[in-house]
Amino acid sequence: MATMIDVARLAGVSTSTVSHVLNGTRKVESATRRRVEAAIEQTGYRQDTLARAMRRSRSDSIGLIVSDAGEPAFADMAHGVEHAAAERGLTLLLANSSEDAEREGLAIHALMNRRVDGLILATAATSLVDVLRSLRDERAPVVLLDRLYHDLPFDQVGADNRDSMRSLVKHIVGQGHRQMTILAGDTRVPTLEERLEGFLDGLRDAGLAPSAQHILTGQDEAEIAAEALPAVADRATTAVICCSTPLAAVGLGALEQVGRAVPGDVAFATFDGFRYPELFRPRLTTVRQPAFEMGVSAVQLLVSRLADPDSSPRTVRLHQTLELRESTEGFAPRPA
Amino acid sequence: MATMIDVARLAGVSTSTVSHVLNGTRKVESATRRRVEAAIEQTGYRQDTLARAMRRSRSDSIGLIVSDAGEPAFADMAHGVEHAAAERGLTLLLANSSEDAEREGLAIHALMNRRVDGLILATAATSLVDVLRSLRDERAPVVLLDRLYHDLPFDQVGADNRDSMRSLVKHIVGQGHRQMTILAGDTRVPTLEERLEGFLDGLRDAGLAPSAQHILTGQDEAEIAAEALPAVADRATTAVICCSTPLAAVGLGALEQVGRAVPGDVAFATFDGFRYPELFRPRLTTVRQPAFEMGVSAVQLLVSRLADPDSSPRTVRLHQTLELRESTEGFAPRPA
DNA sequence: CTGTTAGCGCCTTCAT
DNA sequence: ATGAAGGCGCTAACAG
Repeated sequence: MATMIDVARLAGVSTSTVSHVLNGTRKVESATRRRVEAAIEQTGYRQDTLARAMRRSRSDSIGLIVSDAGEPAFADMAHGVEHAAAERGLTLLLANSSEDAEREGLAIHALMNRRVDGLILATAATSLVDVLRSLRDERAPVVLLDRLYHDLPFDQVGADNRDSMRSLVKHIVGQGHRQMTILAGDTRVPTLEERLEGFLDGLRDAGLAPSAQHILTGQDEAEIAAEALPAVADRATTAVICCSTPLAAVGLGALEQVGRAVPGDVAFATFDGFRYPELFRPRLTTVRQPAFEMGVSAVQLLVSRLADPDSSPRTVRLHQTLELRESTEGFAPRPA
Repeated sequence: MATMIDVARLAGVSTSTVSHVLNGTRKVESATRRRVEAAIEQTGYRQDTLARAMRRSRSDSIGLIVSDAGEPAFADMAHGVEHAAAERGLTLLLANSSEDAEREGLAIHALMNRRVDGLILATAATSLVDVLRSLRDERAPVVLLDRLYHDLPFDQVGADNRDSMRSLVKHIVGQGHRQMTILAGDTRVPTLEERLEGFLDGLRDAGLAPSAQHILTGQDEAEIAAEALPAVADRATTAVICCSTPLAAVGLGALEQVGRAVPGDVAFATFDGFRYPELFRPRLTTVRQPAFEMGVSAVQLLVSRLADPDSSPRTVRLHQTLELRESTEGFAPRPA
């Protein structure tokens, strides 16, 4: 591997000139510049990012940690982050936490130790709060993505989960439904907790009692799947809401098993949705996160924090769109 | 940020002792070790991965580049790579090429410059051959994943695409089908080319003429979607095969549009499949890659090459399983 | 068993 | 407009 010294020698200049040519960081006569460029070409020299990062103690790279980059919503966020990062000449280091606090901690350290300039973090479900707190003390700025913690002093970007769910409930109630089953999932995940809150808001708006609804929470998906069977089999339930894509899979599976059709027997709505949603029959009413934009926004927050480390943390909530489709249409429950 | 010098000073030892305690790289008396460990604890010292990598000129990290980590097959491969890497104490840097040769080149350089010990690469569709060739000259070992180039001297791991497709065709022909439509896609992608070859093998086995089949190839998905309409509308076509998940979406969409039902009117089979396959009706016959294992295998190849840089390159083909489901069952085309 | 020392490749202040 | 030189934080000879 050629080094700057080789280039300098070949061009008959000092390494500092080479450096300045490389970085455009001070004026160098065009004749010498050309000699240097020729030498670079000839030696096949490439900057050593590591040495550069070490010397400057910044790396022009950022880290992104998500629980599962294969999940559609996260995949889109990752694309957004990549896009925005590339636009600014930042390289992206991506790590999966697999929804596991320990692996998340490892990933955080691995990236921090690699001197990323900043970190975008969609925390794992059980993210240890002290891990987050310890992050606060690091030099690298952190942006929380999707999973937001109000009480932590970070920049954050997420969706308006609570409001969206409230609108969704309004829509469903407007169709005449009075008893629903909601697969709310692991409410330690802030996103899911917000959605559940929105559901309760919606009930309140409509004057419905939470106790009359099947509200399924829990950390274990298998458990929820088990509880879902009697819940959706309950003939009083005329609508099913699922708060994430994996939960939608559980919900649809349960409906299938108990032999109730969507939307003939029950209405169905979900958050986030599937890849290739056009292939689903019936088409599913979905609250869709602006996932790509969330990723872009996270990079923006990160970059402005880099520029101004001491401004107070900002939280950005992006609007989700309620996409109404067949699965909640054309169904009128018998009046109770 | 505390440095080794701080730790050494506090423990009353030299930095080299600290280093050796940290890395277990030579014997140090347990009394001093304890002092050092206490000092580390007290200062909150953490190794600087960059400086370490620079000095050792290796980083205990590997890079993975895929075209789209959100695509189910790649997501699983990435998990496999992560898993196997973590097991060996390697950290993983992941980059997406978005199926774009230029971004792929950037990603390769970014990772190489970060001194990854090796690179696992699922090339972009249009991967520039000279980029690959230039890789050969680098110091870092490269393993090609999923998209294989026989004529390049790299370790490679992929699936037995050709044989699997051949078996699939045999199965379909065995059901009585004589005329098929195949969405083969961008045959510049080696994986897709292999699948098309396997299709032709299967035709040969069955004594069927390629000219009697609708074989749809091309780089532009929209174009294939357009061509698919008349092809699947052709009443002679009694079976549709799709060579990737995105193509399956196209194929199913086309069938929907022309109003032919699966498997009532036509049989349907795909490669790779969807997330949550249990939600599809009918259930789809699928050739499934052992994607996770492919990822694991790639890391194994990489690690053995690290250990023995001069052994000759190996190619590993993993067996795909043909998962037969309703979409190709219970259908008997009218004899021609 | 432990310390001293010379860089890894680069950027950047200080001279000139 | 260009050079010289120090040092980022760490490891690995080489000494003792």
